[in-house]
Amino acid sequence: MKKEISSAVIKRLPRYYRYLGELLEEGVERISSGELSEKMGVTASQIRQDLNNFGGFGQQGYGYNVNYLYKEMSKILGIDNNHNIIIVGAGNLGQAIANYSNFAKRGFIINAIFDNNPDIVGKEVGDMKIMDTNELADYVMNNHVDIAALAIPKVESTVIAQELVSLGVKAFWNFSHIDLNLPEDVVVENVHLSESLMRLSYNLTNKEKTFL
Amino acid sequence: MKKEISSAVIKRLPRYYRYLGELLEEGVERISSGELSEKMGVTASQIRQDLNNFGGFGQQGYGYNVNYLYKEMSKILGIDNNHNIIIVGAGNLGQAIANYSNFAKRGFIINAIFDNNPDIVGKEVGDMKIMDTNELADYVMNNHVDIAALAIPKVESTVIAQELVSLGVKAFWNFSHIDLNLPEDVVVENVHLSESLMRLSYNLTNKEKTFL
DNA sequence: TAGATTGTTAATCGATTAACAATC
DNA sequence: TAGATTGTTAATCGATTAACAATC
Repeated sequence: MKKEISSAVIKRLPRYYRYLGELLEEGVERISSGELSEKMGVTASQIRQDLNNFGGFGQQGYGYNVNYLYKEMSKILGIDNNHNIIIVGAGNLGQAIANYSNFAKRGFIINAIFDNNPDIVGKEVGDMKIMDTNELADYVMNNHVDIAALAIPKVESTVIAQELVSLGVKAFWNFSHIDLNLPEDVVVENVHLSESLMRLSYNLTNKEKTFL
Repeated sequence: MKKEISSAVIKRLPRYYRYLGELLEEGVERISSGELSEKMGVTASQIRQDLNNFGGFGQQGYGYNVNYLYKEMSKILGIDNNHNIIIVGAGNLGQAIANYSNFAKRGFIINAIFDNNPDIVGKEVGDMKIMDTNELADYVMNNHVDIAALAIPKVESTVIAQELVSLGVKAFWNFSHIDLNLPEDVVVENVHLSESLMRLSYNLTNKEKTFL
């Protein structure tokens, strides 16, 4: 049985992936943990420890092959396969997500977007037509949905999330300012923008203490 | 001299604030660390430790006064004063941020939005007209800007951030997929949506291991 | 006063860093 | 082979939890 990977490690993985992607674009073939640590501002020890949770990707005396490590990392992250996403809520944020074409490059395919406002149902967003939220259940039953992005007010998202779980959806990208309380086999990733902004405010307000 | 507050603690503060706000709305007057811990799914010990970094807000035998703690928390977070924000980039994401009226409730006032695309400069977003990015420096010199939100491609954000720093901007809300490398007295809060999505992908792909 | 619950110290647990033998 | 750098164990550091005296 595999030992559990700590969430501290998991949080760092996408950043490794991003740096490896940049190195690849620059045509860098190999990199040592020491060089990468300098670039990323972390310790070489941490990089080696983190990677070795998933296997030995390097070679003594050589370092890591960038292309190989990049590909392995994409497998670890599960982005070597496509993910089908639907968006619930076609307000500004929902539309922004829908239009963000970079996700598709990473295999995140946005297939449908829903809203309960009759004024916008039927409108085009990217290459999709906004569907009515009352078609949501039907859609989920007839199409494979890996991830549901919730870009709706918190009162609605509790109900919608429950419904989607009962229809078999196993992963939520939650932009609502609420902690979804879902069964433990359901995965939730929160993007709480207002909390992010408060952290910024805290750091801005209190930094003087550190620098005086 | 005050002891440094760990970033683990700081990350939790906005969530406390959110729960306290909800309690306040429900009309709850007092709460013990034990009750709150149950609601939030953390230990009571952690709550007391976290709060006591900033002072003794409770009372033995009674618990915490919700209204008082909520207000104190807003001071700690620095949201008892308004913050003036500008947004650079009026694409979907920039417009979504601009239109998100909830921020104003917390004292985050969005004053201006800029873009370098002549097709959209002059258009209305909320109650603002999109300004040309070549007016940005002028604007910052003549108006007080606390926070700049960067909703532009990564190649642009490096340059723009440097410029804004030289004009005195001290805080960035960075939506670009890049690590801004700014002087250490400048505060950066990153919102890396694609990394968030990769973490979701990781957890979705690997959860079976945990639940089998 | 007695009961409840904080504030805070001490104990535990986990994550990060350092060190170095293995090895390419 | 000699030099470099990994993979991994051990040491340190920090964060979380437990415990309890202080006190409302």
